[in-house]
Amino acid sequence: MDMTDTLLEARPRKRDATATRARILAAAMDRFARLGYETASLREIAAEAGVDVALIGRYFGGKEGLFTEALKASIHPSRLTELDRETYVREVAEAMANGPRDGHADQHGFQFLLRAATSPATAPLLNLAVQERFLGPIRDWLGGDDAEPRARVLAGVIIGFLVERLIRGKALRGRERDVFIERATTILSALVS
Amino acid sequence: MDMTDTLLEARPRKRDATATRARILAAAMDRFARLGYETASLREIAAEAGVDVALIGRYFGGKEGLFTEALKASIHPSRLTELDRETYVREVAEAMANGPRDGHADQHGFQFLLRAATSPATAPLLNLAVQERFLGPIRDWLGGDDAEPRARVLAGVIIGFLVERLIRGKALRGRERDVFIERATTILSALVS
DNA sequence: CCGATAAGTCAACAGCCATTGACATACCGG
DNA sequence: CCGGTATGTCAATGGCTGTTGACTTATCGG
Repeated sequence: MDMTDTLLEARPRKRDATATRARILAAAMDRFARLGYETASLREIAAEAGVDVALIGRYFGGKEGLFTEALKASIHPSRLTELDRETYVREVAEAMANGPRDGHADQHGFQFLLRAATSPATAPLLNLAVQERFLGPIRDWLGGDDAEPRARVLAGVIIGFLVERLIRGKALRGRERDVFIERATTILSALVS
Repeated sequence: MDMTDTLLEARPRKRDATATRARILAAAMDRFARLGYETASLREIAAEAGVDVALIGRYFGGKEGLFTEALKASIHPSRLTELDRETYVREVAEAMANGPRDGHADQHGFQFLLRAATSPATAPLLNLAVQERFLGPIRDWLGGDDAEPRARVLAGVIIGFLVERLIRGKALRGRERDVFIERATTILSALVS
């Protein structure tokens, strides 16, 4: 991304607090989402950001502070709920047919959420964020009677597909992909109506 | 469980390889399911088993060996697939409406699976076990054309319901329960036909 | 009953981790 | 241009981790 890094490694970057803070946060969002809270190390994150470890302590207080901030930044109120239901369903179904590594930033947020949910150190931090930025929007988006339990079921199924994809590891192809998408779409359509 | 431990802590246990091996495995299944691969430490597991850490190395080769064995022991082939489809669907739907503590040992095994899936160190180990003991049986049980992708979707949905129940924490009641079961039944019926 | 061997114990190792405090230096307002 | 302060650097610390090897001791067959 930044030519300064790759080409002129030697020359130090210009000093800019907000910029390096952003660098750190970006690196953290990436590593935390892919590796989980415990496996991602501050040293790696700092290295990826091209920054000294100590600065993380300065700007975010510590690992937990960095994580909570990265969490909030990752689960922005879902862009998806701006879509109409049909395209939403289709997008999700296709995303789930892909491999865990490819895809848009949405997946990124979902993975982050999932990883956070299954780590004992971060689970306590999560409940609030999920309610506010995930379950809430879905519920409002669904609307109508019984929005609450319906949102729960939908959220659960989405997470289920997410886990399935995580286990599967690779993208689906050809006929398998088609059948998967078709059936998943059917399910999701039923859930949002 | 074993009175010898609590009452007569001082007196060493009688030497019995297979018994201590089992103790270690049981403790490992518990800690790994609750804490995940990285957070659970061999020292804690050994302590819970009332055993020296070094024995884990002797009996299981190392942490990874212990984990794979605990994984296999946790995911037993699903009993559910012995049922005909109609009762299967109803049973699953009702089980998912209950709280996470009400059910059988399913939950424990599932937590194990979820934790394993979301840890990068163990995800590779998981694919095989899941194929063998979860996806495989479901696929065979479904049969017919496109059994593979259909099994994947079904597995995704089931996992999703499990996650939802896990997050929800408590059993559903009254109208919410009815709505949930009705919708879940519809979805599952569509998936198995 | 004795001794070989399995079972359990202990301590040390090297590696990684997050965190912290003291230090150096670039920057920018006066 | 100068000096104070925000920014970045460095090194050390203490703690925890999984693993290993040498050690002791119980057990049980001959």
